[in-house]
Amino acid sequence: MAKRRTQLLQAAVRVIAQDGVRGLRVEKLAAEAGVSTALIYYHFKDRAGILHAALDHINQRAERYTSVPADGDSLEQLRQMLLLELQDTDDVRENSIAWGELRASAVFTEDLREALHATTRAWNADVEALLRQAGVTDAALAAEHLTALVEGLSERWHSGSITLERAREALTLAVLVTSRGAASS
Amino acid sequence: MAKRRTQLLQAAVRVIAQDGVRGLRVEKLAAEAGVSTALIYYHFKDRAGILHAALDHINQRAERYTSVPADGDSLEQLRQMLLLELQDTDDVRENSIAWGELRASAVFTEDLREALHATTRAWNADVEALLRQAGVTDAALAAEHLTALVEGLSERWHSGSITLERAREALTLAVLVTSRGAASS
DNA sequence: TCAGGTTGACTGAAAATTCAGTCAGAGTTA
DNA sequence: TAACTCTGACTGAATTTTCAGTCAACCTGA
Repeated sequence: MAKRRTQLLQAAVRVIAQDGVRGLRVEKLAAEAGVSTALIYYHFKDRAGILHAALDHINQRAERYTSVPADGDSLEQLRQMLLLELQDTDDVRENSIAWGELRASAVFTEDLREALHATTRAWNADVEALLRQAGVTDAALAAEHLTALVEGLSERWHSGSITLERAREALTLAVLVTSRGAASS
Repeated sequence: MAKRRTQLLQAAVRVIAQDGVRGLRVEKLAAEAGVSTALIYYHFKDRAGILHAALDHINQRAERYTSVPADGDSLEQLRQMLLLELQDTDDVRENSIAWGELRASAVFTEDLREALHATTRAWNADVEALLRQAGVTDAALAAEHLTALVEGLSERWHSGSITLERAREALTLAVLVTSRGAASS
């Protein structure tokens, strides 16, 4: 059984994925975790403290999805790795929405940025490595392109401006085209 | 002197760019516009009405700098059109942040989606037309790719994960590579 | 004088935060 | 080992704060 604090953070991520950062209500979080509101304040200083801890937690969780079995074709590996972010399972959707919220919150909250930036950089580095392995020139820029695209497509998916299938197609095409175009420069 | 309603909408965009859609407080909007809160309700039905009107206003403003003089090279035209979204001027920054907020809010708020979709669709269509003109096959998908990328890069810019210059480079490369790659399919 | 604009003061509801305790278990000591 | 006390985890019920939204009265120009 996870420590209570961890349970609360997990519940917080669930609530954030459902109502957003601004929509997080302490009472709802308490209900989600099956505890009293007062307990929340026993474990966290205040609502802002919950949010901060929860966003850190999201940031940490985000790193997990990145791993894909290495095989010969590094482009195919890259494609699969990125497509993992565009799946309609509870886990991925929850995480992806929460990540979008983290990104959006960082626009207004200075003190979230550093952690976010670190995670983003790590993700970029992973993608860059695969691109370089595939012989793409300017792999760093192409990596930034692809990861930013995943974020953009995810947000559109969650806001209903694009279907999941179409987002996946767009991403697939992007991987193809990015590597092909950049390799021939 | 602009009409009061317009002043209020401009103030709303400023506040949204500073605190986000979900952080918009009627009282703060009133202060920003230098009027009483009661006046807000004279001009708008309720908070949702303000938001809705502000969205329309943002959409209109966006169209102003979406248009670029047509010249022979449709790809160059496309590049310039998209780069207009990545500029560090008050107008563009405000608008871009507000747009990101609307996108993020629409994840949780059903009733913002329709207008958002319409604008997104129109934008996609513009980009698609230029791509088709440049001989790109599957222009629709490529358009979705590029516009989603602009949104992703913008959000990263505003959250400080990428510099404006780098975002512009990534976008330029993307336009180049997308057209080249897709045209040769 | 009257209609469109405007305001200060207010309300009610929703949320955050605090408070005064309960309870179970872990030491401690005689 | 029985009686004790101490503490961390936890709760129900206030209390306080924050907001959207209302209203009656006041301006001001036509």
